[in-house]
Amino acid sequence: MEDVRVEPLHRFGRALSDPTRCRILLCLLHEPHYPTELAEHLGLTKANMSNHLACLRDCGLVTAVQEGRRQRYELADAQLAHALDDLAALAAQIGTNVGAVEGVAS
Amino acid sequence: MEDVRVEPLHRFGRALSDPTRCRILLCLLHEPHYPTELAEHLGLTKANMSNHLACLRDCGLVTAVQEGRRQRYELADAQLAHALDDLAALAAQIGTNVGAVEGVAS
DNA sequence: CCCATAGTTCAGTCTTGAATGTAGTACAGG
DNA sequence: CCTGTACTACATTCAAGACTGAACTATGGG
Repeated sequence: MEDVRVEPLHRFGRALSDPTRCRILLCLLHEPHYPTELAEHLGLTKANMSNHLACLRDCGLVTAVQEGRRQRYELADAQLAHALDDLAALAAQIGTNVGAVEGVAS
Repeated sequence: MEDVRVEPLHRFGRALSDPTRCRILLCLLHEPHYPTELAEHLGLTKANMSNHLACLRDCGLVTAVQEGRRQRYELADAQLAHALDDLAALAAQIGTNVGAVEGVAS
């Protein structure tokens, strides 16, 4: 009945719909990180970070790997790094157009 | 100070963070459409559709073209169609993993 | 000019979800 | 076993935004 692509796309969108989660993803783009580390780096409480990471896990964008008593978070898929990179580039490009519509003249 | 990619990525995410907007985008993926047409097809009120389209315009993903007394909506960028297609495919693939976490054995 | 159609804007309601503080679980060291 | 550390889960608060109905603007036709 409904396009099967809606649900996955929406899941993806939910992950990116919060600037904090975007920041987290961009951090994880380069290399895995630990929650505490991320929380300090982005200036969030651990609880808040945990919620966001849970959301990202839920959306399937990141996975948690047990490592002793620590929890290493990394992107769930290798293609994801490229996809996010491309997406950010495209979004930025479109953004310039959006921002430029008004008063570029001056 | 902050990664410049956060804002564009977040803007993109906001557009995809609502299932209704995902549906709209998927409709526009193939060809341009008119608000009333879209509203009927997706079972929404015109007001609601207008709001979502405004949001998508705001995020820079679609553009409106005046056409007599009608308003034709289409994707803002040709690359967007491919990007959304790829994204949906990747998200779906990840989704299967997510859903399959339990019984991977087969 | 008057009416119908196409679409947007606005005010109000209701839902979602982001942030916070407080437990609770798990593990490592003394 | 007890304590400290790392993280998660829960409950609450609060703001953002999704939806609705009604009014408004603009255009085309009789």
